Amino acid sequence: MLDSAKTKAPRKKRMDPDAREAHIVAEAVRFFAEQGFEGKTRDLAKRIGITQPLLYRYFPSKESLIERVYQEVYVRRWNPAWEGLITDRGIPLPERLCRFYKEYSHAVYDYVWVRMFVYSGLKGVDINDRYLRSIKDKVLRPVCTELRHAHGLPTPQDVPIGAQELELAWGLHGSFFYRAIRRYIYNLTTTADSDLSIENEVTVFLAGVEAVQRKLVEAGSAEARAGKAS
Amino acid sequence: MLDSAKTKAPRKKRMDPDAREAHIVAEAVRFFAEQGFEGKTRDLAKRIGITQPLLYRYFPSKESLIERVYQEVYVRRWNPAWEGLITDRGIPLPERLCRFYKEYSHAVYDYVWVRMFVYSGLKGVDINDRYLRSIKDKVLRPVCTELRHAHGLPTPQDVPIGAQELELAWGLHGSFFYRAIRRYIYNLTTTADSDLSIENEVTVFLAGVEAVQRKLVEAGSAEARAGKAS
DNA sequence: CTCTTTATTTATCGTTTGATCATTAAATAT
DNA sequence: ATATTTAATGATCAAACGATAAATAAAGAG
Repeated sequence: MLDSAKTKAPRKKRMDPDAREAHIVAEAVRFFAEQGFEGKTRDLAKRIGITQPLLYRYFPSKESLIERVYQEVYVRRWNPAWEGLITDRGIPLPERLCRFYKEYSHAVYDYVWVRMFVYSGLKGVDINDRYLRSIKDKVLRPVCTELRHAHGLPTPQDVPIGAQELELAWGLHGSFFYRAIRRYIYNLTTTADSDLSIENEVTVFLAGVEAVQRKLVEAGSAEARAGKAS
Repeated sequence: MLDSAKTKAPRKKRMDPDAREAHIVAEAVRFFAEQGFEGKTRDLAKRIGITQPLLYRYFPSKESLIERVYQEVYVRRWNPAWEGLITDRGIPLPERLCRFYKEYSHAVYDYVWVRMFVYSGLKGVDINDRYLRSIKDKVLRPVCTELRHAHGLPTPQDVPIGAQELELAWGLHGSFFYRAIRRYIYNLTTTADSDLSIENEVTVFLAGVEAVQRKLVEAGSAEARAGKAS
């Protein structure tokens, strides 16, 4: 035998602990996004190129590593400027919506982000609840409000935003996010130019939403009057 | 001690094998929809109210049970009549789309179906590929074709359906299916009246899609002519 | 009742998996 | 060089898991 058969074992390289930890986290993020949180620590270690017990020098348990992965993925994924963008009436509404969803797509059309979000949704982790609540409050409700303004309809203070009206905004959001699901969950090839798709979807939405919103708001308005009268 | 402490062990009841098997499958369907396919056979057995080895009398392996669960969920979930519905020009297009998505929602707005579909998407099972391909061929492309006809645009034979044009139909489909995801994956409370939401979404879509489709088809048409000329 | 059949359980095997501990060797200081 | 520190490994444990085999008891036949 050549002595390569004996020298085969790769000599261990010592890494700076901070760098090693960062390396572990970075690989763990991708690993759990692929395999789900049931992924085995041995497989993860093999992929990183270290032995499995070394993971436990840096993280006391698999659970704590997963916790860290969560933070890595979800912290700093929301740009507070977006909230101001949607309500900035100095910019035409179509452009506001296009710009928001294009910029938002840069943060969200991402293999790791989408898969982790869906995985944790299936497992019932509370992260999704909180995140979607803020989508509703910081995006969808403002969108409804801005549509009201653009269509000369009463403000939400006068006529509250109803479930069906909010559902319209969820519809736009769904056509946007479902593209990410097709790409990263179903592994389908989607449009190369997602910016153009967003433009088209926003255009279709804005061209068609006025009549339906007017109908819903007027129904809601009548309901409010009846409520006040009684 | 009361002898209930000793009689506690529930005396075993013999079931008709066919009934038992059906019972196992029925519970397994819900179990794996909740827990994912990594759910433990012992937990499943406890839930059914039998011992774990009994599962192996009815199914040679966990994998074969999962295979059976797949069939149970996906077989007979597609109504071939829907294909004819979308292309039936004797019915106004808005009604066709509304009726299709309402009837389709009866099959698809279902806890087990949605979660299994997403779980197997994440795991990369081929079922999703096949299913979505048939959605594309039997729903989305026909929808594009019918829109062409309604808008007086050339047929797909003359100007093929481009990626962005198909994406419009995916947009409608996404706003439809994303509601199911919110409900069963994210566990959010969605609209009680999904039929009305579908009507609204179809209305918005149809009112807004014409201009965008015309733009896309005319661009595609020019491209086709250039291709023929060269 | 007795005998046969077989649905169901109890006990257990072989692996896998998260986690622990003692050992080894690379980097740094003296 | 020598000693000290500690990153990294190898060996291994205990529990969990899929699966098997033998033991038990419910149902039907004669």
